[in-house]
Amino acid sequence: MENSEDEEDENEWRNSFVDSSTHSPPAAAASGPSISKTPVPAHRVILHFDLDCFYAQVEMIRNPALREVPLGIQQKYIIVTCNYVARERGVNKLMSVTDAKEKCPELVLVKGEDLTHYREMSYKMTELLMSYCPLVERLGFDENFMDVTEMVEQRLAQTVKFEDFSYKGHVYNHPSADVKASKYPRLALGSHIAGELREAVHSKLGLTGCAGIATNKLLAKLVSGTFKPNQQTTLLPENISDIMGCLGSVRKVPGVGHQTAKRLQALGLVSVKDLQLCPLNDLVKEFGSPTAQRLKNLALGVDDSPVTCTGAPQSLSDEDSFKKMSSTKEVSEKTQQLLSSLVERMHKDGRQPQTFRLTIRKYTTTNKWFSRESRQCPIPNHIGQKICSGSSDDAVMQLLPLAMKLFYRMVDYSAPFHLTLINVCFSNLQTRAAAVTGKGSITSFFSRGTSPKKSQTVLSQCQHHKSYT
DNA sequence: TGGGTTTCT
DNA sequence: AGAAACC
Repeated sequence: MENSEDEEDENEWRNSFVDSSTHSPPAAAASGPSISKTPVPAHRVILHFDLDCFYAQVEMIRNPALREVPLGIQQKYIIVTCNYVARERGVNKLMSVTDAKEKCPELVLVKGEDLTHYREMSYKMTELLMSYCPLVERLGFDENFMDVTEMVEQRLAQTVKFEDFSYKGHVYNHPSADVKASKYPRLALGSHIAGELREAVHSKLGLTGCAGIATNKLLAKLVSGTFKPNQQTTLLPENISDIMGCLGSVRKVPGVGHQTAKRLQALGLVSVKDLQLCPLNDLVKEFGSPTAQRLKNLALGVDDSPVTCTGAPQSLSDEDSFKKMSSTKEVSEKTQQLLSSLVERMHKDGRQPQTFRLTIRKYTTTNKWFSRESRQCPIPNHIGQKICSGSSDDAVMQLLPLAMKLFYRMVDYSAPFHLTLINVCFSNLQTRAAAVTGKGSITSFFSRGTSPKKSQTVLSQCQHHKSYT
């Protein structure tokens, strides 16, 4: 179809290697000694997946009748997410329940404070992606990054017809018709991989979502939301400045949060353009050299941070918030309740926690919904073992006094107090000795709960698959 | 304004 | 241990 572009394809293909000498296709470029380095792609192919209104999707799978009604997922007094039927009627994420009901009186609410089902589906998603390519990094429960550079290179090496390249889905800032496909064969292949993965996620898990395909994590994430429900978008290098410019406020840049945005504003920097044009030295004075450089790079769409395999979680926690808690009895009961579910989860995980942490939020008129305080302590081995071996009630009864001691280190219980949140957390999770080298097998955190298999599954070591530098 | 989770300081 | 970031 596009024979005239063949030459360009090959040039691009060859130029994308630092050293192409190991590759057989058309006469390798001159490289003196036959060093057999692994080819280092000039640029990576990074995917970002973002599930559509994730909690609502999970609830609609659990109860298909909810698909046809406006659905909101409620945590305490807010709608944390809602389905698209609800969105058409003006309901939005993080809207208060009263506002949402006002906008849409027929809104059906499902409580979403218990994250169990969401967490399970979330890990199924990650594991499914990992079964195609192990380099997957989670961001929250509903987003995943994936480095598919290696997959792309393999496909590219097998590709003979360069004229076959096309993009799957949208291409950022390229109106449907002018798909000048194969200038970037890697990104084109990445878009097809993204399409296949989205299809797999849909057919195997019943979930829909968006994908972004780009040359780094920042850009993949930014581009993935371009076309919103259930679509995908590829960003070509020549459109990087477009997408960064469109952002406007620095706050929209992933990595620039509330506090950083305020500090930038104090320097007179509000838009991404402002930040791009700001002399590096000005930023260094405010943030120090590493952060300054990072901020400037982000504004330019430059991000060399690797996709790091997330593996099994580094901590497990359970929390609850409330209007007021002011007696030690209530604290003890709530803590016990939280511990029960946490210990249960920890047991299913199979690893043994070495550290316990209690976090509280005190009510204060200033600083109302910020500032948490925490204290932590080591978990005596015999308690840790009870958690693992399944003596859950025992474990809880022994952890409770530990928790209360931590509580007393933060709260003067002889004076009145007013808490609005309690959180219990296990960290420093220790894999039990048995080094199961289940070759390449993607092991489920959850299958363990239902099968009597007591061996530890090691998902933490994806470091075999070294990323490119 | 929830219930998580990770990383940096 | 807290701040800040992400969802």
